[in-house]
Amino acid sequence: MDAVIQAIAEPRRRDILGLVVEKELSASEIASHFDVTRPAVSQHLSVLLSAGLVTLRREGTHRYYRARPEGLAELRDYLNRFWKDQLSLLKELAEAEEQTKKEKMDAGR
Amino acid sequence: MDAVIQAIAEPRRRDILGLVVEKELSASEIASHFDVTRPAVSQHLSVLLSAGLVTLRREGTHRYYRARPEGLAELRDYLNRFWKDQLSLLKELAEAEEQTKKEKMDAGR
DNA sequence: TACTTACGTAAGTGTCAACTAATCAAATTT
DNA sequence: AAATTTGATTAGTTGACACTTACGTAAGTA
Repeated sequence: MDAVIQAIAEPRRRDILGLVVEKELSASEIASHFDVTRPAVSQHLSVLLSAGLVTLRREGTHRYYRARPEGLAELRDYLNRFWKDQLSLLKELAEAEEQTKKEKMDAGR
Repeated sequence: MDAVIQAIAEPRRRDILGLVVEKELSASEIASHFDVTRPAVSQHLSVLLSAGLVTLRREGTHRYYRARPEGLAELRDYLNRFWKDQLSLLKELAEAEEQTKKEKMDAGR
């Protein structure tokens, strides 16, 4: 999971992900969209691949990459859980605090 | 927004966030939970602060930090939009592909 | 079998960032 | 006011990583 977060932390990899969502593309095709060399894209793709965010399909000398929805979903679920815990906890704390304030006010009467 | 993603990409900062959700803590108190020096924590806190993920409350010589739910919510919403676009697009493409296959099969009859 | 195409991998470089030790700043206490 | 406490900030180091150039490799082509 840490690998997934690390992978999407890099802006260029998010851009690449955005490209291969629409259609599967080869490394060269992806590279042509950016101002970087092909090897740089290859390296990003291997990061995305090992993070489970893209899939690879070989066809002759070509290698087509495509976004893997399950990978994105896993990350989304992880973060949603993270946030749910934190946000609900914050909410409870805020309410408890509010209650304490009221009690103090009552006591001061 | 990029600053927010960058901020939570670092594991230690996620840990710190987890701590200051439960209750507001000073830099020293946070540092005592980890095997790093106070300055290191201070630096992480300034990153979290400028990303809008924590708030600061000064009280005498103390400075208390606390998770800022709005910051987390913003990030969650951003990513949810990102995913919604990508996942729904992927779904549509998958369905369209499925349809194409069927048509081919029908044509072959 | 040589040649080309489409890639990945290796090696090297520059930059960024996480960290520590040392210093500086502001509020509190004596 | 001097000393203490609580932190942030600075300088410097180290490691990670995004990138390029050069090379290796596997699948088609002449």
